[in-house]
Amino acid sequence: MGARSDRKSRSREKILESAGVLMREKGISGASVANVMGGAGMTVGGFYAHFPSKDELVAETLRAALRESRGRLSAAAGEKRGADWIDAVARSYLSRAHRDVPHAGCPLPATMGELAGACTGVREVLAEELDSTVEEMESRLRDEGAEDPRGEAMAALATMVGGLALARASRGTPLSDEMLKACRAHIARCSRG
Amino acid sequence: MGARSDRKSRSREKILESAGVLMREKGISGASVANVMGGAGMTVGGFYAHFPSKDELVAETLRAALRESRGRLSAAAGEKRGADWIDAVARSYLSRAHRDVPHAGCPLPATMGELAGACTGVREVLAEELDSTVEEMESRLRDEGAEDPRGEAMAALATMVGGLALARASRGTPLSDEMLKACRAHIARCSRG
DNA sequence: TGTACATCAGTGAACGCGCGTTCACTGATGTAC
DNA sequence: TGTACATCAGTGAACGCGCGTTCACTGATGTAC
Repeated sequence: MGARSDRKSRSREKILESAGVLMREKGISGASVANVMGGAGMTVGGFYAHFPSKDELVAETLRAALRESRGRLSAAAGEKRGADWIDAVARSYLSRAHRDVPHAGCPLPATMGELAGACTGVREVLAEELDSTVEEMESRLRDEGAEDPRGEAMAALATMVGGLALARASRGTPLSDEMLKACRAHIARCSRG
Repeated sequence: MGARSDRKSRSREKILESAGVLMREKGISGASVANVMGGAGMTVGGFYAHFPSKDELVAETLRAALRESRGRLSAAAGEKRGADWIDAVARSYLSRAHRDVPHAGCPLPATMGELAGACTGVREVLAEELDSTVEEMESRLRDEGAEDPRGEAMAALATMVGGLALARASRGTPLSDEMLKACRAHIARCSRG
């Protein structure tokens, strides 16, 4: 440890950050090692001093991105709970900003399809982080006499992820805005009993 | 037109069928021209006698698959309408069978992420067919005094597509079955006012 | 009916390209004396 | 403090591979006389 390893760990951070941006924008296959390294201001060859394989990079990037995204569940909605909280989360997640600027948002809409066929390590990360996110949501929904807060947390997550992915796929047509709005309204309506 | 063009159009059908299977199983990039042709019992070179490009194949395959999937919305639920109908659709769409055997199901969960970055022709097909599907669902939900049948149709679609994609991505963990069940229950609950 | 030629669906090898990965090398930083 | 050597982060060219696409060719089917 010294200036040398400081520099190295800063490089590693930049690689992870670049991979995070590209994976959220273009999915796993869109985040090629060469593009990721280019985004971090370096050339391909240096990659393997930081990660043993692309799969490891994908796993670590996915973990970080899902944790950031989970962090935003609290940040966006402050101290709210129950229906107020899920309304605020849905408004933020299903916003035009999140649809149009994927690189700072949730990694799921862009990667979901590829994740079903990803390697074991990546799928384990997904399962773990998804589980934590569901638990976080569940605990925010629990104390309001909701019948099945865990189930409602999962359904809200599915609606948000599916709705945003469909809105992105149909961007440029009237359906896109309509999809965002309909999912927001649905979550608001259903969260009030 | 005789035996020659009969044979050719039969080949074309086989190519579309093979592409349909591969796209539903592995997405757009998983359905390479060589694999598609192999699945149709032919070799790569013959492809361009049937389609001008892979993009055209993807567009046509997506259109066919989305229409088949829309057809199943009626088939699975018979003459039901309103809440009964959407319950039956959700039970079928969010089933373990649909999760585990993608090749005969809806193309959206596997392709959604890639569609956001697909070429114009493909995205136009998606928008058109998605619109028709929403209209079909809307008309089944309309006559029961529902407040916003179109919005609820869109939200149900987002929940089903998102829920199935997440269930596939987490397959092999307890979360996967739980996700299917939670989304089914959510749709059933919300469709009853 | 039989022969000669035209058509064309499908083959298989090749193209240029981007992928993940490897490796000999460079040059700046750190250590020993 | 100064010099000689070791370490190591990052470079850039190369690898084998699969991709979408092209093309000269084959052999079976259809047409003309």
